[in-house]
Amino acid sequence: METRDLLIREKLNNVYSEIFEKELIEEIIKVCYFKKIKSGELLINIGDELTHIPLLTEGVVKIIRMENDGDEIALYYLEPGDTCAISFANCIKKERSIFKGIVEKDVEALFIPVNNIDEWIVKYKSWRYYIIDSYHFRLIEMVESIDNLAFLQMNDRLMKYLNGKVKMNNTKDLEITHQDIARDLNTSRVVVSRIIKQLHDDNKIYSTRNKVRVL
DNA sequence: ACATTAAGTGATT
DNA sequence: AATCACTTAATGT
Repeated sequence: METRDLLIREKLNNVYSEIFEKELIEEIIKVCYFKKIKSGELLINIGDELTHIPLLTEGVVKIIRMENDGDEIALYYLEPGDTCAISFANCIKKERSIFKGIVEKDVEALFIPVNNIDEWIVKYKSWRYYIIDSYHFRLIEMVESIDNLAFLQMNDRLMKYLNGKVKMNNTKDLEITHQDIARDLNTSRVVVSRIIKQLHDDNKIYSTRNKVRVL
C-alpha cells in the first residue's frame, strides 16, 4: 500500500501541488484510485451514471456532444490539471452524463468518489475554487465553440481545429484522416477534403494520406 | 494481385 | 456548404 500512496502522491504533486492545500492532497491520496486509460477508449458515454470524477494527470480527453442519429461535434478537450467540470453537477444531483468523453491521448487520472466532491466543497477553499474555475473555464470554451460555429466559415473552423491539435500534441505533424476531422466538426468528408486541398495549395498546410502538417 | 480504405472531383441543390 | 455518384490513389494481406 505504501507504493500506491507514493505513486499517487507523485502524480498529484506533478500537476496539483500548486492548486490544492496539503490536507486536501492527503485526503485525495486516501480516497482516490489511479487508472490509466488507453487512447481510443471511452471515458464516459452519454447516459452513463457518474460515480467518480477524474483529475487528469496525463493525456487528453475529447468531449463530444452527440445527437441520437449519430450527429456529433467536438466541444473541448481535457488536459492534465483539468477535470470534467460539467460532471460535478451531474454527480451531485445523481444525474446522467450529457456528454461523451473519448481518450485522445493515453490518459492517467485520479478518480475521486462522488461523496467527497460534495464534502470537500465546504471543507476546502482550494477545492471550491478549483471547481468554480473549472466551470468558468469550460463555459468560456463552450462560448468559444458557439462563436466558431455561428460566425466562422468552414475553412476557418478547420484551420482553428488543426491549430488546436498542434498545440495539444506539441507537434505540427498530425496523424488524422479527413473523415475524422469531418466528424469532429460535424460536416461531411467531401467538404473537409476540398478545404484541406485548398489550404494545401495555399501553403498553409502540407497534407498526404492520413497526415496533415501545419506550416 | 486483390480488396479495402482514404482522398479527389464534377454536377446539382 | 451539403450530397450524390463516381474515380483515383494509397495501403494492407
